[in-house]
Order: sequence, then C-alpha cells, then structure tokens
Amino acid sequence: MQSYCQRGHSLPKKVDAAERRRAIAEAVFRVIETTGSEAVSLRDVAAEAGVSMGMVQHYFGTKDEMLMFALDHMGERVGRRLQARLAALPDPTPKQVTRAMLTEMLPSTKESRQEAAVSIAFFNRAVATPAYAAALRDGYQRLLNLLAAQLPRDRQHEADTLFFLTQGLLGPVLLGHFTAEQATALLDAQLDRAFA
Amino acid sequence: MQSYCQRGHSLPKKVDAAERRRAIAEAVFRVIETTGSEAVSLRDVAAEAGVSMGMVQHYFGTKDEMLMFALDHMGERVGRRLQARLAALPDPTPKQVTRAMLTEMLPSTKESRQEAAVSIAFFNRAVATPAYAAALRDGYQRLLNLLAAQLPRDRQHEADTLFFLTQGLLGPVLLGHFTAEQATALLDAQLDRAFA
DNA sequence: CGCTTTGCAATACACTTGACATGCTAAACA
DNA sequence: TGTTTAGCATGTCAAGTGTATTGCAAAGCG
Repeated sequence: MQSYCQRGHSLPKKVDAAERRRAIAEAVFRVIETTGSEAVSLRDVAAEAGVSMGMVQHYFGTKDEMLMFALDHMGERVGRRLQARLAALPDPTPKQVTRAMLTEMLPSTKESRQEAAVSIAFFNRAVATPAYAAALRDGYQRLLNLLAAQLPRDRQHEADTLFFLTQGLLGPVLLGHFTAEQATALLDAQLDRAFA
Repeated sequence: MQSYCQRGHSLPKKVDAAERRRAIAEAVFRVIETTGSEAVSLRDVAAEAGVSMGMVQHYFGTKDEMLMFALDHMGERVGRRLQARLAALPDPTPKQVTRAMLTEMLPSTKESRQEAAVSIAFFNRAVATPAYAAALRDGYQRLLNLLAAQLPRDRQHEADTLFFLTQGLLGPVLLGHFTAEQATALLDAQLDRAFA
C-alpha cells in the first residue's frame, strides 16, 4: 500500500520488491511447517501470505523460482539470527561460539522449529533434484567453515562431527523423540570432547 | 501368473498378496529415489512396478495406506539386511556389532542409498503428519535399543550420539558432500571414543 | 495533461491427481 | 457343471495443479 521508495537512485518505481519476495518466502515457510512440503501450491502460499495468486506469479515467474528464493532467504534468515546470537556473547571463547551456533540450529523456539522443518523439506527435494543439492551443499560448506575456524588445525574433523550430529538431532527433536534440552545435553558432551 | 499356494491351510485363494504388496512397495522406493518423493503418484508407482493402476488400488485402498505399508516394508528390509550383516560377523565384539549397524545405514551400496532416500522422504512427511511421526519414532526406538544393548549402562547416551550422528551423515553422503568412506571415518573416530 | 510502464487481480487452460465404479476373466467350490 | 468370488483392467470424475493471458488502476514522466 505504501509507496515510499527506498534505495533512492536505483529503484525509480514504486514498491520494495525484495520485501514482497521475502514476505512470500515466509508464507512458504509457514505452509511447509503446518501443511507439509508436499502441499506447497502457489494458491496455498498466496492465501497464507494474504495476497492474490497473481501477485505471487508477478514476483516469481515459476514455482521453482519461488522455492529457490525461499531456500536462499532461509539461509539468510538463519545467518542473521546466528550473527545476532554471536554478537550477544561478550568476549566469547571458541567453544562458546561453537555451542551458540549449534544450539541455535536446534528446534527450540518457534523460529528455529520452522527453519528445521523447512530445512528438511528442501533437503528432501535435494535428493532427486540436483539444483537444490548444490544449493544445500553451499549452505553446509559455509556453516562448516565457520565451525572449523573455531577449532585447531589438527581437529578439523570435530567440526564435521559436531555439525552433522546437530543435523541428525533435528529430526528427533522435531518429531518429539527428544526435547531440545536432551539434544543440547548430547551436544554439550560432544563439545567437551572436541574442545578437551 | 503362477498359482501355487504357499501357507497351505490359511490362504485358500490364489496369489501371494503379501508378495504383491512388497513388489509395489519396492516400486515406491524406486520412484522416490529417482523422481523424488513429491512425484509419487499411484500411476507412476504402477508404471514403475509394471502393473496397472487398478492393481495397486486393489491391494491398497488408499494412497496413504500404500505409503504406510512401504514405510513398514522398508523397516523390515533394513532389519533383514542388518541381521544378515551381523550374522556374518564371527564372534563379534560389541564395538564391531555397533559399527556394523551404523555403517550399514550409510548410503554406500545401491540398496542403502535407496533406503536413505526413502527414509528422508518419509521423514519429511512425518514433520507435518503425526501418523508418520509415530511410525518413525518406533523405528528409531527399535534401533536405539539394539545399539544401547551394546554399551555399558553408564554410557547409554553414546548410543544416541552415534545413531543420530549417523542419521546426520545420511544427508551429506547422499548429496555427495562426503563419500561413504569419509563418513565412516568420522563414525570410527566416534566409535573409538564411545568404546574407549 | 496524455502516455507509457509497472503492479497486480482475475480468469482461462491444459493437465494431473486420487478415488470410485464397472466389467471381465478365471480359479475355487458346490 | 454351475455358481461364486477373488483378481484385476479400464474408464470416469471432481478437485487441484502450474502456467499463460488478459485487463486495469495508478504512478512516473514528457
């Protein structure tokens, strides 16, 4: 509805297209979380976002384009949350940084639960769709690099172990087999060993 | 085509219905692996199985019933493979048993690759569909019990860590981020610690 | 003020989906 | 041998899908 134009010189027209796309992506997340990823249709997403289906199509030429953007947006959203969490640590040790990163991924809050569900959905898609596999591999690599930077050279494999243990814990926590606290306890035991 | 009737006294009719259902379930697996789980339609499954869609519907009243049976069948298939692998170990130590179980789950052979893909697909479904979540929790619990039996009472949590690390490694191996050997190396390091 | 372009809504379209109904074939049994 | 019934193939159907098309209001600009 508003028409103020940020990014003054480079966007001469009307609305903030990037913000619209992000809003739609968030609607995608909610649909995935509640209805399941197999039911993500353009109509459902539009309804969830409170907009018309034509608008979704205006911003995303195809459904796949929408999903790809959603995947990207999730990466950025997680990254932003993670950065904020790290910034909240005063004078942090490598172990504290690592712990913050890993526990931030566990489904504890409403947001992280959503992200875990979405992550699994895209992961499932990646199994048979190489384009998504490539995108996910990139995301993995970025996080792994951050983790590895917290560990000494001779213990780089601990970063892999910690990260993929966390990934493996997403499932049981989401399904209610573990609480987030139980999963955190497992992670802490592993952290003690990695940073012994 | 054949009509010999096994299970003599209790199945007086004609074909081996259980075998038919298993064959269809295997077709479900192949479709999931190659086309992706979102594309599992009754027609595709029937075509993959080389039968008519009517036959699939004859054995499974609904699509969900078919998928549930497929999930169950996968559990049995994995269990049978695992049992065979364990039986091949002469005079095994607990550590060897544990290692055999975990590495059997990693996507190395054609079969285990398929099982991993199918496992992820059902896992994704379970996020928004409680019935599948319950079924998966049962499967988890069964495997966890087997693993826990290999470890002393004061190290039960090692079973959880090992198992969910393995689950977390399914992804990167399937997506080609790791080879099965690299994942096995990570598992071995963890096994050494659990059984130290 | 015209005039163009952007932003979007509405609809039409070609297909696919799961479910259901019908009908035929052959085996089992009386 | 006649009847029943299991086993299956085929067809139909309503609902839902992604995409393409059309129309139109308003903002930007000359």
